[in-house]
Amino acid sequence: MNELSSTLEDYLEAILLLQYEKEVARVKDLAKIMKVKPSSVTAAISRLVAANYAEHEKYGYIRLTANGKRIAKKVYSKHEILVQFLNDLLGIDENTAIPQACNIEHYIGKNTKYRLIQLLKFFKENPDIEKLWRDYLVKNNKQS
Amino acid sequence: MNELSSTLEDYLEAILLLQYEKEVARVKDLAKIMKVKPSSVTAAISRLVAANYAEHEKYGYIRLTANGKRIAKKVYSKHEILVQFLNDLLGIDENTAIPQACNIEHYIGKNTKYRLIQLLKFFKENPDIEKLWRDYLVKNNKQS
DNA sequence: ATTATATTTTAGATTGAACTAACAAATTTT
DNA sequence: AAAATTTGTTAGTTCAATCTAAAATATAAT
Repeated sequence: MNELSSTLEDYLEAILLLQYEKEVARVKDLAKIMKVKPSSVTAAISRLVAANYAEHEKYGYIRLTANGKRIAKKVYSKHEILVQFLNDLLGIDENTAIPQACNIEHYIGKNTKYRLIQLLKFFKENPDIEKLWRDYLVKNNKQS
Repeated sequence: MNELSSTLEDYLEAILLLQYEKEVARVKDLAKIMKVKPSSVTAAISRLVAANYAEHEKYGYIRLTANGKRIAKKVYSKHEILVQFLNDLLGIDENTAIPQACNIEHYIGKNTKYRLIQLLKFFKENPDIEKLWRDYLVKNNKQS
């Protein structure tokens, strides 16, 4: 049904976030978020439109289709749990964790995501264990 | 210094493994491992040679340079710890874990790798906790 | 309502990574 | 050693994803 490149998944995600903020996305905003030139956005969006993940009125707004939104949410939820995992559990600082999550999010399966959630919950529900882990991490900490 | 595409990193890794097995890699073997046509291998290798990661005698053997080997080992070590993490700790079956690791390995940082190792060690050194975690995982298991 | 500015699109170029088809070299078989 | 087979390379194509420069449209300012 799909097989969307990770680049296009990133665009979907960015549109989703813009849609949350301001109901609608524009080429300019996407260019900024994606760190590409506006002409690259136009090209990418037209691919999304062709595959029915987005709608685009010329010179105007960009919106996700239901299908696009569904995918965007999936990817974004992976993003979020990866950031939590890297940041909260492994203690990787956000500036490092976020870009890594942005890449990895395209490659973990549903089950992996689910089990990462379990792992986070496991520590949350066992604060004593979490403390042990945190101390363990600090004790052997070589920074990098 | 570098900035190697994840595709080229995959080639380096494949060459490394072949080199371990049989001292030397060939186009045919790489094509098989990478699941591409031989002509694609030739093209990829020539990029690696141009960037000084590999050596290639025409119609003959392919070897990594010291530099290539260094990178290949780095990537492969990430691969290994990711498989361990996914498989041993999250309980994702190997057939699922390996392809995911193959993708993710290109995107985790040194520090993330290090902390994943710590996490695995933490569980190994605390078998009681590991058991708790394993039970927790089983208890809430919905397969997928 | 003109003019100026900002935004978007189009056209054309480049690069990485794959493909097919045709050719060349190496190896194996007879 | 000649023929057949396997392996590797070259040439040319395709596609995604970027870019620059130029043209088109929208929006804002005077």
